[in-house]
Amino acid sequence: MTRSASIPKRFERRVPGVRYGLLDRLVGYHLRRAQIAIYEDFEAALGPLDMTPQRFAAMVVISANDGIAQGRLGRVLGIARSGVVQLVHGLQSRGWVTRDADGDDARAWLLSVTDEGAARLAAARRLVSAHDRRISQRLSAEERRVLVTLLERLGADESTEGGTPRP
Amino acid sequence: MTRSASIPKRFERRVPGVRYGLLDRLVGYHLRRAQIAIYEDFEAALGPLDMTPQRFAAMVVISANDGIAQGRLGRVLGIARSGVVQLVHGLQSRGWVTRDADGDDARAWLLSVTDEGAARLAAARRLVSAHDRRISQRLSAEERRVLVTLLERLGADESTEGGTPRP
DNA sequence: TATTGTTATACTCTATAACTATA
DNA sequence: TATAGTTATAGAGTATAACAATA
Repeated sequence: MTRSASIPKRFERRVPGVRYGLLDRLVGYHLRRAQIAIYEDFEAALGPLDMTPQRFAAMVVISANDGIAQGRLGRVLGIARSGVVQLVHGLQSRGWVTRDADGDDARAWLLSVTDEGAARLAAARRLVSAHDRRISQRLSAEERRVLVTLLERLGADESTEGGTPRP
Repeated sequence: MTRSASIPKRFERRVPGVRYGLLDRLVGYHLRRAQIAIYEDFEAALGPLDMTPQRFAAMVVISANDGIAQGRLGRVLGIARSGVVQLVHGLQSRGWVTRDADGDDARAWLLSVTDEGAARLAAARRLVSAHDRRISQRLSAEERRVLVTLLERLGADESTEGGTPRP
């Protein structure tokens, strides 16, 4: 499928004649550039399903961990409790998940994917898998493996983290 | 510097007992995880300077391309014109950049970094460089080079892009 | 007609703080 | 006291659409 030539991508990897200075020497900025390009493709492919990266990740995790509590989901996704409320509310209002009371802990809500949510997720999985192959198509299987390994090693070490320690 | 043990990081790379399903096999999701971890460290280190990744990137580009127009800056950063207005307004209200009329094109505004902005940027550069070393400290110089090369190759090809072509 | 920038508006994502109910 | 979730509020960051001025 060829994209219509009249719809230019918003993000140009490099704008001719512009000096990028320090940005070119930062691992973090190369990561950001790649992410913008990837997000653009995800959006184009999954938008019609009303699916964002965030919602997709949540649906996969709920689906693979039936009855997971909201707090746990938030820790997995790296977002605050209040953010989970909004996110889950969005999934619920789309009819993709249900929240059921936990018999053991009356404070908690257990999340499950509905039949409709499962169908939507199945369609999304196919598109996301195709999307992921598309964005990494210029990498060999071995290079893909190396990339994932290196990405997993990124991040500040526990012992040296944070430029400014908090109180 | 050790982070206070009582302040847990919000994002855990892996939550024990949780199944990540398809997410573990997606290059895009590994990228996202790495980015969350990196953003966390950036925020901790640069927050005191009132600097976000976005503002930092803009300041570096304006500084390295004195007199760049807003539209061009937007193309470099990959954001819409209306977003540039907000971003630049924020930089201006902090006294970090000025907007001057373009003698050749009365529609355009040319951006420049003020002395105060240059000083702030110099301080930020040092912290960002340290931050970037910190997040990639578990990579050798060679691995870092490989990572950047692979990241640059990520993204959909022009000819095959987009799951759903737009009208 | 096309481009530059602005404004209005809205949605997503995220946060903190104060709150309720429960453990 | 601590935890699970909610609500209220806020601030980035991003988008689209309609607009004015200029090219």
